[in-house]
Amino acid sequence: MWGRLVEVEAYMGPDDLASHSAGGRRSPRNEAMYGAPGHAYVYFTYGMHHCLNFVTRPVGVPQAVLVRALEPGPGVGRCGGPGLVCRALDIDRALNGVPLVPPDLYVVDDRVPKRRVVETPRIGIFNSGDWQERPLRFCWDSPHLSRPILNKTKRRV
DNA sequence: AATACGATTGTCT
DNA sequence: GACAATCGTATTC
Repeated sequence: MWGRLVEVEAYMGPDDLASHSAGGRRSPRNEAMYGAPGHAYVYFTYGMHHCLNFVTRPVGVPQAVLVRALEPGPGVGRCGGPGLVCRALDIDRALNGVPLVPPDLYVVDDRVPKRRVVETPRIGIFNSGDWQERPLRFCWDSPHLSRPILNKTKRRV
């Protein structure tokens, strides 16, 4: 079961006003963000959706990457948007804090052709000052993004 | 204890 | 584009 990862967002830690770890906030919910890199941070939101993040920085540095869209693949249907990704992969908080790196949960696909990476502002971010405009959403040009790319923000990396 | 809101999504206009 | 659904967290009293 796999699907190619085509859309993510970066959450940059205490300085990032849009992050769950903004201001160094720490609680049972976001504790996994402070844990070891390569582990999952899974949280529940809006009373109905789970969202999956990769913890990306050493212990104590609460940065993470939110998985927003996969292309359909074997055992994975359409799933644009972080809530739908978790539904498609049957991910819930039971996976919060589990290691993601070696197991079957993902593989590095080195057959990927060179593709354009597009940056846009993150989705669903408000009241976060200039952090809501910063280009921290990263997409491959794919018909399976959670939202189409706006030409305005299109940019090569 | 009570309240307000959210790293969303589906439906309706 | 606007809004309801739905409930765990965080915040406040």
